[in-house]
Amino acid sequence: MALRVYDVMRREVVELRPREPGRVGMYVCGPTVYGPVHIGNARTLVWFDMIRRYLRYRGFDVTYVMNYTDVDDKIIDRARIEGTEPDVVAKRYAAMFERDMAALGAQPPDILVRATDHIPDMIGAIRGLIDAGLAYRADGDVFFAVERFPDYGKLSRRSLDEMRAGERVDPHPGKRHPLDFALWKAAKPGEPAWDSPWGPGRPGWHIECSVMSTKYLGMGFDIHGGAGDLIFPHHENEIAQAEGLAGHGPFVRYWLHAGLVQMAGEKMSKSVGNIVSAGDVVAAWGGEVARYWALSASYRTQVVFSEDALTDARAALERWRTFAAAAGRALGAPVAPRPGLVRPPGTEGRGYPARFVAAMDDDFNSAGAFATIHELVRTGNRLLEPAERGDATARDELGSLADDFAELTGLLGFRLEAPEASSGLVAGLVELLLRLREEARASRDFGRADAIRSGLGELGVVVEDTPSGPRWHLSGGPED
RNA sequence: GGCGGCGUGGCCGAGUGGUUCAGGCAAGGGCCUGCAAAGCCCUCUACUGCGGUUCGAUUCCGCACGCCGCCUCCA
Repeated sequence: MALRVYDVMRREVVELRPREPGRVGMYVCGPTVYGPVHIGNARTLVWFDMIRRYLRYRGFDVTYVMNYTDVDDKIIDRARIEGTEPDVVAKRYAAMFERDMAALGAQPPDILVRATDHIPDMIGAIRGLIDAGLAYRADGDVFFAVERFPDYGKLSRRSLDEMRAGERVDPHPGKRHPLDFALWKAAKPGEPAWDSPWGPGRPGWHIECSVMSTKYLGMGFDIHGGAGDLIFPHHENEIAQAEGLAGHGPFVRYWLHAGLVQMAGEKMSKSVGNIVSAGDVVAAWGGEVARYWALSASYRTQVVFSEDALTDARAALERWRTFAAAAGRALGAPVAPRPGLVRPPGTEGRGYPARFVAAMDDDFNSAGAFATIHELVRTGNRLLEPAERGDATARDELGSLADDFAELTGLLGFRLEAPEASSGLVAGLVELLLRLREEARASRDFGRADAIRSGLGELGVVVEDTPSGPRWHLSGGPED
């Protein structure tokens, strides 16, 4: 069974057939580093991290390129507000982004590219577009002439005429067509600027992605990703630039777009004032809960961000954690997610991993994949008791399930670590209290025993009584 | 107005032309437990509406209604 993806250009699910068998080049539009990334942005990038991991798991040699837009009007504005330089702003928020993404379990891209490191490449591309008659100068600006690129609109499926009908006010004075977009922007005084044949200035937003993606992956690379709101105009413009410059297509073989995050049924936007930063979510819920939330629905669906959704995610994740701990005890060896596995070809036929793969092969159907793990966990939980009792068959089956569990949860990028006691002192005090509680229980002083248990509970220590004595652990994540 | 997506049981969210079932959360009952917790078992008669195709549609087609996104910087 082949891996199938929904290609936005074709608007259908198609088999992924890379340009070069076994190798996948993917480029994903990263953040503009002018402020903390919000949870929607983070969800998209967590998802592409997941897609990259899954492609690796399926044996593809993946090269994952992501960019930072580190020169941009918003960065300049931000620097002005803070009374500092744009590059200081860009570096600070890039570092914050990397911290947030690490907390969310996203691995760094293989190649991280910054717009400011590629100005000469962009200037070269712009010059080429002018030479090809696809761009023109207007004072110190350079614009792409959309009317000169016949395929303009093919990704977003709209024609220039249609767009003209819905056109809004305020066309830029130098533009020949309202939808012409800037390749190069003349610098105003005090703005960061690079020398160019058209005078000092900076590149437009769209050109960086065309130039950097093809520089590192070549024309006609496999997967280009981003969130759905980039389809128009950003990705449309990337196509126009890259294919216009090359004189042929395709720029990209498969276009993948993530659904946008909604806040309580409405769009998350600055104007509505309902932006939630990824850092805040990580701080409040923990990165792993946020990752579960992000990945538990298909990347293409619009998801609603809410407390309830995060609460559900935390509960589900807790179930996995509990199983990992219990299976580890029953087997006498830790059960922990194992990242970085590659599933050899021909092993798709059996068991839970097979069902997992079948789901993920269908355009990364993570909901189906997660359901498979939940079913594995239930099966495993049923085996716990007989395995602990010494039933060899149950033990073997449980061991096999635990292996699968470790493989799949590792693939998903989870760690499932129980929170550790902050010190040996804490652990010692808890143990001491539990011994006192056992004495109380032995003398049937349940009032005292329950008081100790509930008191510990309020401090975040969960106590469970088992046939083999009490067991304790710290409660899940933040906000517990 | 143009383009696109979606409407599944209390909530979230997969999936399928027909005989058993997604999964999670929540709720109720049971087992276990001194009581809990965790876990397990059971229950909670789902597919927006109306037509059409079909032996049979939640699943295909049409229409209607509703919701959402993009069309301007936007992840």
